[in-house]
Amino acid sequence: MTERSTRQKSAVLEVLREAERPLTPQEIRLRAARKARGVGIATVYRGLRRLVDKGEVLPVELPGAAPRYEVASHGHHHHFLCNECGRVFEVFGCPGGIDQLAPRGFEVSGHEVTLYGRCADCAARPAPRRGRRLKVAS
Amino acid sequence: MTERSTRQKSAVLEVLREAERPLTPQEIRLRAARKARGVGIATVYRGLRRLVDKGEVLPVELPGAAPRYEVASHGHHHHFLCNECGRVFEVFGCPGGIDQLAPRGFEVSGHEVTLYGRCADCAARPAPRRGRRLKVAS
DNA sequence: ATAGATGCAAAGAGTTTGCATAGGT
DNA sequence: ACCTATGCAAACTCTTTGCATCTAT
Repeated sequence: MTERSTRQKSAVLEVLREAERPLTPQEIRLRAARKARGVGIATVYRGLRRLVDKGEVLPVELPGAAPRYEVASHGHHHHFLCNECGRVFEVFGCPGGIDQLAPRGFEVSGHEVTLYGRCADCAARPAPRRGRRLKVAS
Repeated sequence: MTERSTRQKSAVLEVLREAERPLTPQEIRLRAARKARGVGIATVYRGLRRLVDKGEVLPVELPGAAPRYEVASHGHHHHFLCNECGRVFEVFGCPGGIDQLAPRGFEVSGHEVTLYGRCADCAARPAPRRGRRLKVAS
């Protein structure tokens, strides 16, 4: 009846609290496994769903990228996807007037903005070595 | 050696040219099957990839939704995803200054804006009947 | 001791690929 | 006739689910 506290569940939330950027389920499993031995991927997904339902965690769904998760205490913000290393970063600030772009008669309830490019780390590396390229932005 | 013209490939492009909104691969297959009998889903995916490579078609990748495809002649625009009927619409216009939101040191190469809410059709229906709800916007 | 949580493996959904065959050129 | 494109089914990836077992309460 009541929700139980387990080391796996605690580990998942702890990982997200300590994360410096939104993480994928696999990344979460890897980091959680270091805290509590044997955290299965199914448990990560179940834990994430419960945390999202409780509003403690938000899914970060980006165009053309696997969903990531972050704790829900960062206020309204958007995301930057690095085409070179695939990491996602938070972007604070939000251009005004976005919701007014909808055609007349449409009711806007929210919006998502995603920037693409190279993160500071990758941009600092002069020659982006030729190789497999990540998904390219529109 | 040369690319051949087949009725399936023509049907896929024709469907997208006539589409009033971005379509999913399954929607494309359904519509193409009416034009040329027996268009397999694999052929749709292969045709789409070639069209995207040639730049004739653009993938429309939305947060938390399956990718859709549209012909690449509509200029820079964004999209609106109806939470009620699940259809995607084009939104013209683009708020300025979006690219300036990135943290210093980040190189922005593109951006994507997605609006969520109810489309004009669904908003016109007064009582959104209670039932399964589509993915909710952030 | 009871009943919720976990882990594994199987099941699904969406997309890609291998291979024999159909069909442009 | 040659060789690309197709269709089917198998393979893959990501996520969810069934079930026996573990474990917090």
